[in-house]
Amino acid sequence: MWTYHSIMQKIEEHRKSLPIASVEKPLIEVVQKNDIVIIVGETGCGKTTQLPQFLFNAGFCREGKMVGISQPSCIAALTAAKRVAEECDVQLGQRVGYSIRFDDTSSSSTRLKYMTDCLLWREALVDPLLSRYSVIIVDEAHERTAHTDVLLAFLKKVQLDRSKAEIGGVLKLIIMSASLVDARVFSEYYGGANVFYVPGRQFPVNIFYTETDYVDAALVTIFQIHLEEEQGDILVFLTGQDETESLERLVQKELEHLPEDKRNLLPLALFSSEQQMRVFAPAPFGFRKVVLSTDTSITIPGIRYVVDPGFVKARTYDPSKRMERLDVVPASKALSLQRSRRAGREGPGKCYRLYREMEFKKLEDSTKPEIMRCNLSHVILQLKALGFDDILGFDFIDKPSRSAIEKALEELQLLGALTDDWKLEEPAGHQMARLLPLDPVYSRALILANQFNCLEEMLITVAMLSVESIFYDPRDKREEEARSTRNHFASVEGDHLTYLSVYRESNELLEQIKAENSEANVDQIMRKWCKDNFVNSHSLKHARDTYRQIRGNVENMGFNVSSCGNDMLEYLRCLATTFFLKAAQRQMDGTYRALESGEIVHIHPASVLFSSKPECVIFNELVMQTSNKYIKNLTRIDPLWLPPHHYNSEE
DNA sequence: GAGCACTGC
Repeated sequence: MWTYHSIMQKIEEHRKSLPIASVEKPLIEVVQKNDIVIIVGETGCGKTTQLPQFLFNAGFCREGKMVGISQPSCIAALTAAKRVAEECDVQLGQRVGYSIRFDDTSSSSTRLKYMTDCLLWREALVDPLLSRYSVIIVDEAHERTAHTDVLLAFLKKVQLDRSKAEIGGVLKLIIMSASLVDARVFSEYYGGANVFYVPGRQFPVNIFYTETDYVDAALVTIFQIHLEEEQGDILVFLTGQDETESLERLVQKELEHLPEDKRNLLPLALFSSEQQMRVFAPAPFGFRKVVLSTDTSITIPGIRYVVDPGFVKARTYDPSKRMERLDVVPASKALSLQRSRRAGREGPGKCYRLYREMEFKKLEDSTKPEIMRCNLSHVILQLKALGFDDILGFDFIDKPSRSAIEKALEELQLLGALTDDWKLEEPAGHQMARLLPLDPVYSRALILANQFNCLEEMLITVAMLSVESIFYDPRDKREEEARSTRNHFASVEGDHLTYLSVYRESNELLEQIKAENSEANVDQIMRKWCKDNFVNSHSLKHARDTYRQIRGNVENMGFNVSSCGNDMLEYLRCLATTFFLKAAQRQMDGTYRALESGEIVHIHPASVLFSSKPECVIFNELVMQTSNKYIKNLTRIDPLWLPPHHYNSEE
């Protein structure tokens, strides 16, 4: 029988068995003696859940001080906090809590606080000395998200400021990384900081190299494993939804050629967060699962074989054209290693790399830090708001190119966040920085909407644009039906007004049924409405949450949320004034020319304006993935609404 | 007449 006592005993045994348990004492000593410590430890060594408890026990939370642990994702913060609360035998939100967007369980008695790196960054805007913390742990720093990178630079300054200001005592800084290479980079960045190694716990994984075209090779390898190797599930890493789905079909087709008793192989295409449940469930008795997946943070149980074609889809940003693109590129050594290790979580495993060993040696050591390949305007606005004025001289770990920085500064200036000499514009610059979850251009939209008296409409628009795929992908069989339903919402003016009416119609229904139904019923009715209207209910809910959050933000800033009622002209002019950098004009041949970059673009077929081809539009997204470049989320405008001075060089 | 990986405020 499971008694309370036996459960706690089990937990204690588990804690003691973790590799990090054997180094508690020297680890705490290093932290006591040094203000900055870099910890290298592989996944599974226990650093995320144990170190904060060690620090608590060593007295780092005395006098109401906290230990803050930043994670790169919500799910990581949430699961770690839950686990630690369990181990400490406290209620979540008491001594141990987490804080993520839309969900904050921390309280005044929280001492160990898990959070996303974005939220820690956000906290810094309110309390630049992070005075409530005695220790900040930056976990998974090797992922090098843009937020981690600027956070690491910011924390360096906080440490200095705190010692100068003599406020809050010393801030201890612990950077945790699963990669040795990055640990060295961090150590150097912090002036030769101590590096502490925690032993890992990983079963051996044998690596095999083969050589052929990768989708074919993956298929061959899957069946080779299935027919010749011992039991254990297979994980195949692919680059996108199309690949996972087509390989799923190929596996299924191939299975038909096998004798009846060999057909016990179950292909599962895993794309993004969808269909996760199917993957977590063990395969039916006697079956082997083959999970066809893009890179994901979720841990799939039962995997003993990894098939790695060695490619990944990576985003790059071209500052000169202000354009994002997604390319299939070879994976880095670090990513390949991470993939192969998935085979050794539960026992010895095997990894099949579908290329030659020689090719492996030529791979990049690790993925380029995100900050080197993204639009910097968001990051720079935040840095400006935190008082870092000299962006070109900023102490980046890896410095983005001068032109990328200048392009972002220029964009912020055009959006009215910065003055001509790149100082923060008052009050607009600060206001835009405070609307933190938003891209600066969306913050700008809200500030202008306040002047155009259509803030209510723009809040909805921005919330809807901030979530992905409001409408279900019409790729499925109901395509025709989906299109005609979309027409029910479609506005002749464009996609923005279409989103507005989806939001409003769903909201009206929501208000109406809330009064008469229980919460569970409301959920059910809303899901049915979404299904009937081909709307993604998760996206819509996310849009509603976002709306609530940014509405709170603008109200806190003293804005009065007013609606333009039926006068949509004000709203349309506001769109044109905000998104003038993304305007496109129809040409003689029916294609469009993006006015800022000069790119030749086409209207994406999913837009409601696809067949009407208006003379001039503004757009929010430029997609570059095939031979054509497509603009998405567009609205028809009068070119005269665009700021005349910006485009006066046009004929 | 197309089709984009992951993560986050």
